[in-house]
Amino acid sequence: MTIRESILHIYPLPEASLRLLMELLEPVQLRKGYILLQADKVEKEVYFIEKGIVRAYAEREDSDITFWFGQEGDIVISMRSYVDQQAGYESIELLEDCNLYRVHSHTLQQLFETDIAIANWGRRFAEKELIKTEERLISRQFRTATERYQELMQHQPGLLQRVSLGHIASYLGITQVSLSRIRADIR
Amino acid sequence: MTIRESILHIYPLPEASLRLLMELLEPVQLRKGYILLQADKVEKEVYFIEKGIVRAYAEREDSDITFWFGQEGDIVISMRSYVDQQAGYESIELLEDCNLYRVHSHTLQQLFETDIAIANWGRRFAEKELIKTEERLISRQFRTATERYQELMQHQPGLLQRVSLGHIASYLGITQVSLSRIRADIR
DNA sequence: CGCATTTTTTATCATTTGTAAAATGATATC
DNA sequence: GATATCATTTTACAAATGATAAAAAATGCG
Repeated sequence: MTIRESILHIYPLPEASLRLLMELLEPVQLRKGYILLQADKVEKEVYFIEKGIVRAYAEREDSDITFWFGQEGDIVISMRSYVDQQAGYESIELLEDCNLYRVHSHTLQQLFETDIAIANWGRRFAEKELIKTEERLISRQFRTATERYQELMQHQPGLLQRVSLGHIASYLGITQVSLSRIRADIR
Repeated sequence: MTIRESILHIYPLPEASLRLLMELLEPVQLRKGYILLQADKVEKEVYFIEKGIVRAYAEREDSDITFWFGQEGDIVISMRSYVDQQAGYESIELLEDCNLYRVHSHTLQQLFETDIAIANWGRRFAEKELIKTEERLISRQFRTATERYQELMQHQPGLLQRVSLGHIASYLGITQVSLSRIRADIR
């Protein structure tokens, strides 16, 4: 999926608006392990993923939990920085070498205020993420850990190949030991 | 908080846009127990809560889980209907007699396409809800049920007075029995 | 008030999940 | 090939939570 396609996949933009948005994007290549955004900082950049996979995680004392994976076509953002100019709760780590496109959050905000199609594109982006997050919250409660794992295998089989089971376990809301037990039981 | 204030609280609108939006709103009074929106239907209405409290819940076989409470100033919406014209996952039940304002989702969508301030208002609304939902997902994982309950008591003490503990327990992701134990331990 | 209904608490037992530590497996580097 | 490092699985035990049933308390209503 090209960047162009992934932008249009969120919300259809007229050619002029699309061009406005795409002109802002600067390509960046970064290596696996790089920390793209840091929690507790007001992050001013937004990234589009062309190639690679990243995780968003929140830290606490010794452990961290992964609550989002970003892949080709996804947008990486420090939500609280982007919305409220406040330090965010998430850090972003590259789990593979990545080809990204970067845009200053401020520049994007300016487009939102001047181009109505892009404002609606930004609206739709947030709405879609919201639906996905709510569904995960609900799934946590209705389904057992085993069911959630099987669901993930069905819907995102590629993820299992690209991401360590420790991160997957955290994403599913269980420990790695627990996930290992589940995998043994299913077998 | 008036409807006017709660709209502006989400995102500042110029007077003209605010008027456009408010003119669409029709007041409705409904009684406790009324089911405002139904899961598995494409719901065409959006509601603003002026007075009262509601819950969003998802059903499954015998049980249901509450994953959102709406109070004065909040907006009630079937997210998937609103975004994708698809049947939603949530039903909405009034937990008190409510004063609401209703607007057709379609009418609102038209405003989004013609008034850039309102489009950005809609964007900000979704973004704020997204942040709240992500934070809850993270909190589920980091904090024990006891901590989550104490957090809720601190941040939303009013909720405990207005909503049954069964719904609260479900919202916290535990059973009512479990919540009752927690309350006994804290005492 | 008195009865019926709903909500909340208490008790018991089964199950799930977490914690900690060790064992195994995989991969990279010298 | 030996060693170091990291990921995964396994084991044993402890703690948290769920399921169920029943009692107690609170609420609503004629």
